[in-house]
Amino acid sequence: MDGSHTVRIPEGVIERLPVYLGVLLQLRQEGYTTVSSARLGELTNVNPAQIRRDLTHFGQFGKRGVGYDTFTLIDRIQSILGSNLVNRIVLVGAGHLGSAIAAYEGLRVRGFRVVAVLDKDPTKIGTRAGDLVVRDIEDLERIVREQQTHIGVIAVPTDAAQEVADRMAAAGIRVILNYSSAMVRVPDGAMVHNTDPVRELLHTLYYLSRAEKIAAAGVE
Amino acid sequence: MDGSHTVRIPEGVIERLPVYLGVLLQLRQEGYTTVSSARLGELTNVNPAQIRRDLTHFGQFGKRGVGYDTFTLIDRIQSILGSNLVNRIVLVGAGHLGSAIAAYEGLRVRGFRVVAVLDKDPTKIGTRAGDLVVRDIEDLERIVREQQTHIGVIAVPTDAAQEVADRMAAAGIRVILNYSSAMVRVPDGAMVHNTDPVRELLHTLYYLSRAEKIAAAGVE
DNA sequence: TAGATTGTTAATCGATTAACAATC
DNA sequence: TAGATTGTTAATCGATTAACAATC
Repeated sequence: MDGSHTVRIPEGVIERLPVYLGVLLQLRQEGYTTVSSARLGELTNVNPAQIRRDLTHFGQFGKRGVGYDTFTLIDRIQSILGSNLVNRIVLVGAGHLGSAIAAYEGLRVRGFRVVAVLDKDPTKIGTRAGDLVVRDIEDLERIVREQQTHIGVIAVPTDAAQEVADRMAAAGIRVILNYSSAMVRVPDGAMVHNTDPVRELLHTLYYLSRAEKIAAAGVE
Repeated sequence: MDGSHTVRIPEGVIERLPVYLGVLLQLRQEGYTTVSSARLGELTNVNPAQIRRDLTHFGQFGKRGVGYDTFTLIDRIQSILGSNLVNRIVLVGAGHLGSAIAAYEGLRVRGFRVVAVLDKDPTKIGTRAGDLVVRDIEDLERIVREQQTHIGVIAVPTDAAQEVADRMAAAGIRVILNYSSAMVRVPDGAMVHNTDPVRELLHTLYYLSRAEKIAAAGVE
C-alpha cells in the first residue's frame, strides 16, 4: 500500500516521453500550435498508434479530428517527468567531459542546473568549469544536504566511477547518470543510468556490413 | 536474396553485446580466465538465461559445468561487433563536447580512432583538439573518401545537427552518432543513433518521486 | 562420480500495432 | 455535414524467463 492508485508505467513509455518532448519543443519554436500523432510519429520514428497509447497512460490530452495542442502537451509531459521544476545536479569530474557538461547550455534550457562541480585532483580544484568553481570532492555530502540535490552526474575515469557512485548514493543522491565506461551499481533506493558513449558506438558498429568494416580498417 | 543465411538478430541482443564486452574486459584485467552466465548476469543486471540465449545467436561459446572462457568470449563479441578492427571516426564540432571526445582515451582503447575533427568556425579551425588539428568542415567529403571512414560523430549545436548529418550521409558515412539534442534523420542506407544526454536525464528524472522533485526544486 | 553450468525448449509475459468506433 | 484524428480494443508479435536435459 503506497497510497497511490497509479498503474505501473512500462519503461519504454518513460523512455519515449523525452523524445516526444524534444520534438514538441522544436515544433513550438517553429510556431506550430497543434500536432497530430501522425506528424509526431514521422518526427520521432515512433508508430502513431503507440504515441497515442503512450499518452493515454497519463490522461486524454488530444482533440479528435484535430490533434494535440503543442503547448498543453509540452506542459503535461514536463509535469509527468518533473522537468517543469528546476532540477539541481551535482557533477563529479572536472576533466574534458565534466567541463563540457558544466558549460552545456542545453541543460539549463530544459530545466536542469548544475549547482556544483567536484573533483579530487588538487590542481583542478579552484579552477573554473562553466560558471562554477571546481570544489573538493570532500564537500559532496555537505553540498547534497544543503542544496537538496537528488541528481548526480559522473564524469570521472572508469576506475573511480564505482567509488563516486557509492559516495553519491550514501550522501542521498537518488538518480545517477554515469558517463564512464564502468558498469556502476547502486543500492536499492537509488537508480543509475550507465551511458557510456563508446558502448553506443559499438552497438551501432554492428550494423556496418562486414565488407565495410574491413575496408574501413585498412592497414594499420 | 542477399547470399547470407544469417537470421535477423533482435535489436535488444545487439544492444547488450557491448555491455557484456565492457564487463568482460574488466574481468580479464582483473585476471579472471573464466566466467559463468550467473556472474555475468550479476555484473550487468541481465538475466543469466538471457545472456546464454543471446550468445547462442552466434554459436556455442561456453563449456557446460565450467562457463565461458573470458579471452575467447571477448574475441568473439569483438568480431561480431567489428571492434577487433580499428574503426575510423570523423568528428564534427570542436566545441567543449567535441574536444572532450577527441581527447577521450576510452575510444582508442576499445578500437576506435578519431581521424579528423572538423568545424565551420574559422576561429576554431587550426586549433588543437586531442592530438589533431581542427580542420574546415569543407574538407568533410575529401576526408571521408581518402580515409575510408564510415562512422561520424556529431557534436555541434542543435540547429546545425541535421545539416551536418545530411552532409555526412551524402559523403558516404554509414553510421552516425548524434550528441546534439536534435532528433536527426538520415536517408535509408545510413543509420543514426540520437543520444542526447539531456534526454537521458529527463528519462531518469521520472523515477524521482514527486515529493523529492518538489523538495529539490526549492524556491528559485 | 558428483557438482556445476551450458544450450535449448516451452511457457509466460509484455509491448507493439492494426483497426475502428467515438467525436471534434 | 464531411473529413480528420483521437482513444481504445483486440490481435499479433517478439522478447524474457523458468526449467531441465545434456554434458563438461
